Amino acid sequence: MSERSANKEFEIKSVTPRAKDYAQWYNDLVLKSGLADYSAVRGCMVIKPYGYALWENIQRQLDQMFKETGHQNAYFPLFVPKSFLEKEEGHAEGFAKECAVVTHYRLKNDPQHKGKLMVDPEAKLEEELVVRPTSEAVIWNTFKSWIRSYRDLPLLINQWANIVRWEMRTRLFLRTTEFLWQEGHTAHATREEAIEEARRMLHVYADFAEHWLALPVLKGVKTAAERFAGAEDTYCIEVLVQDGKAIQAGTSHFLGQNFAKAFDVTFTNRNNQQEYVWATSWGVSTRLIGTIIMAHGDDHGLILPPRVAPIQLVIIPIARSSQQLEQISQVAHRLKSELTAHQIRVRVDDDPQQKPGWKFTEYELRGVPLRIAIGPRDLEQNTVELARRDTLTKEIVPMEGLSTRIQTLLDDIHHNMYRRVLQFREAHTTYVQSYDEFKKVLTEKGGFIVAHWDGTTETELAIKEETKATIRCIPLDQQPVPGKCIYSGKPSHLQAWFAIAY
RNA sequence: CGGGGUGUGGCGCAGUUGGCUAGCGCGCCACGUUCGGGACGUGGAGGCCGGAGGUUCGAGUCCUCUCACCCCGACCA
Repeated sequence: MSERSANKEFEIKSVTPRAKDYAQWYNDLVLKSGLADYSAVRGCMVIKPYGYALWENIQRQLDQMFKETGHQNAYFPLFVPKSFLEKEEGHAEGFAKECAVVTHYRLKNDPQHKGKLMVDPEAKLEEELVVRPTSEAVIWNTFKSWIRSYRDLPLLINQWANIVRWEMRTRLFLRTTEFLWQEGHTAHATREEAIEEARRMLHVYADFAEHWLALPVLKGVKTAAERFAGAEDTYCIEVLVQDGKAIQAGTSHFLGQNFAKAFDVTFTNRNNQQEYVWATSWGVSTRLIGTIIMAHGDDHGLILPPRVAPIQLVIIPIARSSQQLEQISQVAHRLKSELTAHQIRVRVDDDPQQKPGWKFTEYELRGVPLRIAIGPRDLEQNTVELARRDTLTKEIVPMEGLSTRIQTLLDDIHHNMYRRVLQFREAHTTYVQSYDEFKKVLTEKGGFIVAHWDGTTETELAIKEETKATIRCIPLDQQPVPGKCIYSGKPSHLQAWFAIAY
């Protein structure tokens, strides 16, 4: 290879390898695959059509699952009066530091600088409005007027919305100042029913992650230190990604009666007595996209889970002449209609401007699960070249029966991706008996570290302080095992799952 | 908020101790040849060098101030 083409190769295939710089690899994938871009506003991103199509697929399926579990969509205001946010103490304290605040409602021409605008000091709001960092406050203020009797319960509401949290440090999809999410808010007559709801939705998230995103998740409950501000219990799904860090991909909270009390939401029970209602809230966000990228991607680019991939199959014609291209394109489009009829999302890329090789690399970068190439040889033999993104393998297959083969293959890819992430997690989950071992595994291997913990926040924070690792959760299905806390040596029956977290 | 970077056509960069008309690669436009793993030729278009002020005969380059973004850490989904 000449020096020139070697340089060219370096420039074009410029996804930074994971081993070299994982953070840069992640950014390269987001930007170069066309999922999203930085915006003119610090910490805020532009979700590009390809990324938004992915989000829409996630949204569509989750929305269906929420409806199947009896929830209805509604929409609440972006602005939260400051006094509402103050009502639940823990909640207020937890979110205070990261709120954007609206203080004025008007601009005017700046008399000092022609053509410039300034905040009109006469248009100051009586009460500041907080841009929602989450909607418990507005929603519970509303629920107060919706709930009178036990007959109004359970109240099962979801909203799809954007929210703003003024984080110090942001990362595309993983932590942006503004992000898109869904937040479920429910009210129940009994404690048991609310807990059941919080757990049910956690399982909905876990099922969704596994069956649609090919992500094995760890389901568990958060410790007091990691709990949502205002919750009695926070459940979570955690995913271990390729750099050995854990990422919280979804949460579900049992809120007890905290919000009912703060907003005075009571109902008349069957015995004609007034009671406070019991609450839950639960959410997943565009962070799921970041999780998909980090869990599945490789040094060639994204690998999108087939069931949510905006394009499941790309067809690339290969032709020597424009007549031939036309001929092959016809075959490609005919194949596309056939596959589309089977609910497969197909794109034919017959753009004559780009050569096939360019397209191959491009769709690999964009993580399209399957690729078909059709060339003159295929035309003669009635075959296609079928390549899969997850394994980077390809084979020549007959045109006959392609739709069945592809449906099967998309399922195979899904399962293979799931298995890979699960195997990675299993290979990076270490049970330790001592704090020395804990520290050694953390620095040398990473991943989940399972260890006995005495259940105190002091121990948890001390470990965090010394190692940066936090307790991601106590798994829900864990059997109590007697042991000793690795840090304090006190008796412990709990094994906590630790990791460095995103 | 601390530490480190970077700002020069759409993208990635070069531009020396100040000096002529600011370059290169990719991309873009036109035409032609190509097409089974990021093709090539020819001809084009595209820049108040992040901003303001200063030094100078002369500033992308030197000085002062400023703004923005990125990365690393502290806070967090």
